[in-house]
Amino acid sequence: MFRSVPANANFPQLEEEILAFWKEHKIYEQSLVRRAGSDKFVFYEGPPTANGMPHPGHCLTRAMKDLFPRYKTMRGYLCERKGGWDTHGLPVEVEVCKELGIHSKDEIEAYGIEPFIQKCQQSVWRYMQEWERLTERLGFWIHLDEAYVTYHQSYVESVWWSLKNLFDRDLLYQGHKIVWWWAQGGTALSAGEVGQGYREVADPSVYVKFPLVSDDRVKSLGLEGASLLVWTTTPWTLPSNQFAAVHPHVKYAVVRDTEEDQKLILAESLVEQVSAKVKRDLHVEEVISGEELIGMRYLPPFDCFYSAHADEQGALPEEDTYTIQVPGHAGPGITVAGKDARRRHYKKLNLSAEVAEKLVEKTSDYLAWRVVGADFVTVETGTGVVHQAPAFGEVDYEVLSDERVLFHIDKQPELMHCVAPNGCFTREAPDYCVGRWVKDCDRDIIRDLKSRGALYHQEQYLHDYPFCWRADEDPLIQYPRRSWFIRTTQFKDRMLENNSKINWLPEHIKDGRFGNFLEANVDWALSRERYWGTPLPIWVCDKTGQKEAVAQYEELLEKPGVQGTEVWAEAKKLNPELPDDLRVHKPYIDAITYDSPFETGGRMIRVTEVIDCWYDSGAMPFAQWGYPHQGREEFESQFPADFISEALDQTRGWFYSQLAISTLLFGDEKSEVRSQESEKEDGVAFPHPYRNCIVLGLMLGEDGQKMSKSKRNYREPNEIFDKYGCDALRWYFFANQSPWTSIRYSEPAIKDSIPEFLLRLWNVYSFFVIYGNIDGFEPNVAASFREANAQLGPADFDGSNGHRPPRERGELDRWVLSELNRTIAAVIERMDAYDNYGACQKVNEFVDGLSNWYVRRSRDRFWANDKASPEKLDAYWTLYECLLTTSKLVAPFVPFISETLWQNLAGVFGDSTLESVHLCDYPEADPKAIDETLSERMRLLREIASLGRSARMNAKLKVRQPLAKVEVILAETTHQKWLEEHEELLCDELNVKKIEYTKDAETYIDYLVQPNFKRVGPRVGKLMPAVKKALTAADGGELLKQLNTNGKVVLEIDGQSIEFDNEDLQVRLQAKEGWAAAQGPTTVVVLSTELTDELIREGYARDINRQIQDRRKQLDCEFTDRIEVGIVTDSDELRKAIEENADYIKGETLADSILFEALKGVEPVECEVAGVTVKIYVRVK
RNA sequence: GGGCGUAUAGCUCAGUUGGUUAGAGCGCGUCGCUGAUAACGACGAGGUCCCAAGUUCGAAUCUUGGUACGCCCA
Repeated sequence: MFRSVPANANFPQLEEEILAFWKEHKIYEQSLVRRAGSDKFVFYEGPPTANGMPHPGHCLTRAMKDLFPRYKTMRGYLCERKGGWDTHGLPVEVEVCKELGIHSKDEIEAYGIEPFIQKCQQSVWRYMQEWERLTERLGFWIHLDEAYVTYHQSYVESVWWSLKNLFDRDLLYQGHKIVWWWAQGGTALSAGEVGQGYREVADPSVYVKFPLVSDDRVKSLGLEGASLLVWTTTPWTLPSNQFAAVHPHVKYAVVRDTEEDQKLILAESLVEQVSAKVKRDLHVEEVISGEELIGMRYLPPFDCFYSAHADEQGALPEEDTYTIQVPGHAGPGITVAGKDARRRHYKKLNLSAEVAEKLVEKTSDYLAWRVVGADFVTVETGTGVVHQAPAFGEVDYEVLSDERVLFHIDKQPELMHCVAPNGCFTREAPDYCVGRWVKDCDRDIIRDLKSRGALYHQEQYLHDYPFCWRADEDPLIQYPRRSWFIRTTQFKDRMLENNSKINWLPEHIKDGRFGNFLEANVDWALSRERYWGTPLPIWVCDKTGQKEAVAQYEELLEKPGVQGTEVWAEAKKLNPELPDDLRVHKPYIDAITYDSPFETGGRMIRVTEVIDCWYDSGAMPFAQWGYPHQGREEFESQFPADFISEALDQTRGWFYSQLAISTLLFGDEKSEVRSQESEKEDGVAFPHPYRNCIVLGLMLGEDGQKMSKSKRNYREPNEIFDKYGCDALRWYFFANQSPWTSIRYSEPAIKDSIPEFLLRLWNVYSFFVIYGNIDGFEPNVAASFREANAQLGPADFDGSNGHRPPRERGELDRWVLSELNRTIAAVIERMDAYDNYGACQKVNEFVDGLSNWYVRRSRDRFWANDKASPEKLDAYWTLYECLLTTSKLVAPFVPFISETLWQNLAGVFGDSTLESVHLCDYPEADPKAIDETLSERMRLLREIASLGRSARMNAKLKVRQPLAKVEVILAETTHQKWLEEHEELLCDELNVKKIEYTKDAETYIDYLVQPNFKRVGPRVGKLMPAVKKALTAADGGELLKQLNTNGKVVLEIDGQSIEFDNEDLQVRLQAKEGWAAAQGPTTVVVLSTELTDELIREGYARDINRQIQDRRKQLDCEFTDRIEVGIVTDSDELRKAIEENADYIKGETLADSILFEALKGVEPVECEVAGVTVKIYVRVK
C-alpha cells in the first residue's frame, strides 16, 4: 500500500518535513559521498554580506545557484559546494557608525580603532542566522559550516600572498587617485555618499586666453600672437593648469576680434555663441582641424610652475618596447611599451595617418603646457578648448596618465598643483591666494586675470554640484590622494582573451557590458584609507622609503628585530574572547615593525591602508582554501569553476575582480599555478576562473521599482515560504522567464506556480495513489529486483508480476512513455546548455499531457472492475513509471515535492531503494521508447478533438448531447488510416456516433494553396508576390490533383515557367460557409448537426446522469456506495429517455434501481432537464 | 553626457537562422465535467509586436534614427 495522499496538499508543511528528513539522514552529504571519485563539477559561491537581511532577490540567486549543482550531481558529477561570506568593507563600517551615532574618520579614531574593528567583526554576523535559515529553507544545499570568511587569517594571508606576488612582479604601484574630497573633514567620500549631496548652484564661468608660444610651427601656420580661448567653471583650478585639450576631429576657427585686435582659437561651431555672449563680431579667418593643434605650446594663465619647468622635455622612446629593471629586483626586468604606446594612443584618438605618423616619430616633447587631443571634448558649451588641471578632475587626471605612458619611464610629466588637503592654497599659488579656501579665491583670481588682460569673458553658470552630505555648506572638491594601484591595464588583452572563452548567459554580456568594461580598463585602485578591511601587506623602510611585501603572519614574526606583537597579545589577554583572526587586522598589524633590510638602523613600518573588499571576493578561488599556505590540493582540483551565477550588478564587482585577479596571477607563463585547463594540448589556460556564468536580472518590487524596505513593495521570503512553499517560489523563478530578464516580483505569479504545475503534478500522483490503493496495485510484490539501492529505472521492473514490456501495451501507454523519454532528452539538452527556462517548459508540457490526456483517456481502465486485467495493470505500471521518472526529472527544480513523490512511490520497496530522490541518477532517455510518428499522430488526434469541441461550441451543441457523426478533412492524409483506427477514442471524446474521413471534401471546404515561403523564396526572389497571387487565384483542388498525379505543378508566372514540387506548396483548408465546422491550418472538422429524437433522448439521459452524480456528491457518497434512484417528472419524453438508457445511467451512478416515483423518506432535489422540472430522489444503500 | 539592456494581449512573460494565422499563464467571457471534485477541463474574445525611416520578394526578428523605462558609469 502507498501512503494515502492528503486531499489538500499543504506544501509548506510537507517541505518542513522533508527538510527535517534531509537533515536527519544527511542526504546532502550522502549525495556527495555517492559521487566520490567522479568527475568534478566546480561551483563557486559568490559571497554574500550577512550584515543586512536577505530579500527575495537573494532567493533568486540562491535558487539558481542550487539548481545546476543539484542537476550535475544527479548527472553523475561530484559537485562540492563551499559556502562563503563577504565581511569587509565600507558598508560594514557605515553600519557600525550608525549604531555608534558617529560619522567621520576623526570620530572613529576618537572612538578608537581597536573597539571599532571589534564592533565591525561582530556586526558582520548580525543577520547570519536569517541568512542560514533562508539558505536552508530554500533547499539550497551548500556547506555553510565550512564556509570561507574573508576576514579569517587564512583568507587574509592568501590575499597577502597574491598581493606579494603582484608587488614582486612590479604590478602593484603607488600613484594618485582623484577622489571626491571633503576638505573640511579630511576624508574621501564614496560614490554613494557623493550621489546624495548634489544640488544646483551658480558658479562663475570664465573664458580665458592662453597665448600660443611662437615656435616654428605656430609661425608657419600664421598663428603668431594667437591665443587659445579656454573655458572653465572652476577658476581656482587655473593656477594648477597643465594642459589644454581639443577634440582631434572638431573644426577650430581662428577668429579675429577686431575690437581687441587679437586672434583667438575656438571651436568653429561655438563662434556664434561666444560672439553673442561678448557682443562682438568675431571674424573667422581660417578653419583648422583639432588634430593640427596637438602639440602646440601655450603660456598658462598663472606662473606657479611655469618658469621653473617650461623648458623641461622628456624623451619619447624610439623602440617599440623597452625593458626596465625594477629597483631592488633581480631578473630580466619588465617590458614597457615605447613607440607602441604612442601608436596605440593616437589610434584610439583616431588621428589621420599623417598627423599620427609625425607624433609617433617624435623623439622628445615638452612635459607640460601643450595642446593635447582628447575625445571627451564636446562643443555643446564653452569653447571646445578645455583647461586641464589633472589634480582636480578624474577625466583630467586620465589625460595626464595617458600622457605619462608616452614618455620614457625615466622622465614623465608629474602631477602639479598648489592646494593642500585642507582645501587651501599652498605657497606655490599666487600670493593673494595662499592659505585661503580655494572656492573663496575664485573672485580674486578672476579679478587678477582681468587686470592682466587674460580674461576674455565671464558669466554665472548654473549646474549640479556635490556637497558634503553631513555638512551641507561644504562643497566637495576633486582632489588627488596617494593610492595603490594594480597594473591591470597591462593585462587588458589577456583579460579580453580570457573573457572571450567564457560562456556568458545572456551572450551579450561578453562583448557588451563586460567586454566594454574590460576595453575601458583602468588600473585598479586597490587601497582604501579606511579601517575594516584586509590590511595592505606592504612595509616601508623609514630611512630609504624602500618597500617590501609580506605574504604571511608567520613570515612577519620571523623578521629580524620584530617588535609590536605585544599589542595583540595584551588585547587578547584583556579579552580572551577576541577572535584570533583579528590579529592580522588594524590596529594590531600596524603595530608590528622590523629591522630594515635596506639600511642599517632603518625600521620597516606598514603602510596605513586597507584594500578594496572587491579584491577579497575576487581572490576567493584560491583564498577560500588558504592557498598556497595550505589547501594546495583543494585549489588545484577546484579551479576553474564550471559554473557561477550572480546578478547583473556584479559585472564590475565579483565577475571582474575574479577575472582580473585570476588573469594576473595565473594568466601568464611565468605564474606558478597552472589550472587543469592548461594541461590541454593548446596550452591555453583560459577560461578561468569560471567557464559558465549566468548573469541574473535584477529583481524589482511589485511596483516595478527597486526593492526597498521602506516602500514595502515586496514580501519577506519567509512569508512566501509559509504561504505557498519554496517549490512554488523556485518554480516561479525557473519556469516563468529567462533568468536574465529583470523580473518584477509578483506574489500572484508565485502563487500561480501551484495550480499551474505543482498541484497538477500532485493531482496525478494523488490519483495514482488513490486508485492504486483501491485496486491493491503493489509493485513491491511484483518487482523482481532485489538489488540494494535500486533507483527504479524502467529495467528494474522487467518480468515483474503483471508488468508487460511497453511494446505489448496499448498505444496510449506507449505514447505517454514516448513523450516521457522525449521530455527527458529535451530537458537534458536544455540543462546542459544552462537553459532552465527551456527545460521547465518541456517538463510542464509533459506533465500537462500526462494529466490532461493520459490520465483522462485512461480513466476507464483505472476504473475497470477486473483488477487483474492486463490493460488495467498496464495503466498502473505506465503511470507508476511516469511518476517515478518525473520525480527524478524535476528533483533539481522542485526538490521538495519530488522528494515527497519519491518517498511514497519508491518507499513501498523499503530499504532496497535509495532513500532520497536526490541520491538517484538523473533519468536517461531511452531512444527505443521514443516514437516520433506516434507523437505526431497523437498530436493530430488531439487537434481534431480540439477542433471538434470548437465546432460544437460554435454550433451551441454541448458535449452532453450526442451527435450522429463528424466529418474530418485532412490536407495531409499520411496518418489518416491510423486516425481511422482510433475512431472510438475520438467518438468518446467528442460524444459522437461516427467519424468519417471525407473523400469529396470540396463539399465542405476550399483548398488554399500557398507557397512554402522558406523554400520557394530564395529561388524566385522578386517573383514571390506574383507566385503567391497565382497560387491563390488557381483552383486549389485542381492544383492538388496535378500534384498527386504528376508529383509537380508548373505555373506560368510573368512569362517564366516555374515548377513546384510537393514540398514547395502548403495546402490550407478553408471551411465553406453554412457548416458547423472548425478549421486548423491543415484540418477541418465538420459536425453533422441533425438531431434525431433518439439522440436527443440520449442527451437527456446524460443530463439526468449528471444530476444524480451531483446528488451523490452532495450526499458524501463513497466511491463504491450503491444507490436507489427515484425520478418524478411529467414529461413522457424524458421518461422514455431514461427507460431507453437505464443501463447506462445505472452503470455510471452505481444505481441498483431507477423508479419513476418519489422515494419515501428521501429529500428530493429539483432541477431542470429537457426544459421541464424534475424531482430526483437518491437513497444510499 | 557615455555604455548596456528592455519595450510583444488588460497583467506577467515566451518567440529558434527573417518565411506570411505572433504564443503561454493569469485575468475576463461562454460552456463543459462531476469516481482527481473546496479540484479540473474545453472553447472564445483580446495585438498598430513603442514610433519613424531603411534593407528585403518577405521584418516582431536585420540596419539607422527617435521615444520611454531600467541598470552601470561619468
